[in-house]
Amino acid sequence: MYSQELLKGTLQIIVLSLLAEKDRMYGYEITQHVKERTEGKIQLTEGALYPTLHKLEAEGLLTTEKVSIGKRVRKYYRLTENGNAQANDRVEEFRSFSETMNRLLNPIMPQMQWSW
Amino acid sequence: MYSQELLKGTLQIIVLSLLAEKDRMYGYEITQHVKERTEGKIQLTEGALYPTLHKLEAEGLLTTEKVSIGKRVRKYYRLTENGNAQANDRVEEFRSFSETMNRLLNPIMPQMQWSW
DNA sequence: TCATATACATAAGAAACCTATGTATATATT
DNA sequence: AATATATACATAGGTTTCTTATGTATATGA
Repeated sequence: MYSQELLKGTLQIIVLSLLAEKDRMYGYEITQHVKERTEGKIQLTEGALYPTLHKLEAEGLLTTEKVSIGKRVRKYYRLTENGNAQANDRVEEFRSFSETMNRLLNPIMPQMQWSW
Repeated sequence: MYSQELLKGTLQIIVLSLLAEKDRMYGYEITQHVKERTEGKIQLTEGALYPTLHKLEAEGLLTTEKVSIGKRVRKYYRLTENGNAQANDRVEEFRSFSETMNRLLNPIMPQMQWSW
């Protein structure tokens, strides 16, 4: 697990990015997905995730649809058009930021590169 | 300039990393250094930097020495032994974190690699 | 039956930041 | 000589974003 400070500011990006990839997801699914894909290195807390989802919805980046699973109601989130645009922008910003940081943190080292 | 949220949690790392590289630095020097080396993409605010320096000193990661420049007093910061160890750990942690994030944000893309 | 997993939500508090403000000296420009 | 800008420190008030704790409820596995 990474120190919590590093996570700050990345939660919205993670949500937007996952939804850009997978048509629709619900909150709990997002936490599990992130946990699995990062081998437990990043674990979202519900206390942080749900308010974030509500906020992104309020900002018009996400829409919701409720689906009944037995007696339980699951709340699916989906990107709006605006949300999709934001997803791309934010992911790109994070990439640029992490490159800049890595250069700053050790200029002696070779630069990070994408091996396309 | 990157959105402020991204910067959160990276300020301490930046300070520790720069001091691991350059024997001693003073606050204002750090702001200028970061600005130049990131081409203005990261600009530390004094309201964030000075309290952070004080905190790191209080935690025993930094020591200070005051140097008179004319009538002005400049406050130089230097890593303690503990501070040096922390610097390495935190920089490594950030590298690992940014790699994990970049993988998470787009698993279709090739992995980021260091070209040693 | 009892623990764990699934699934949502909110409230209280902490941490880290930004903006604004204050003080003071040094240098460059007009 | 006056004024603006750069250098150099510092703190207070407010905001954002997170963690921890708590609450509710259904489903499943041992």
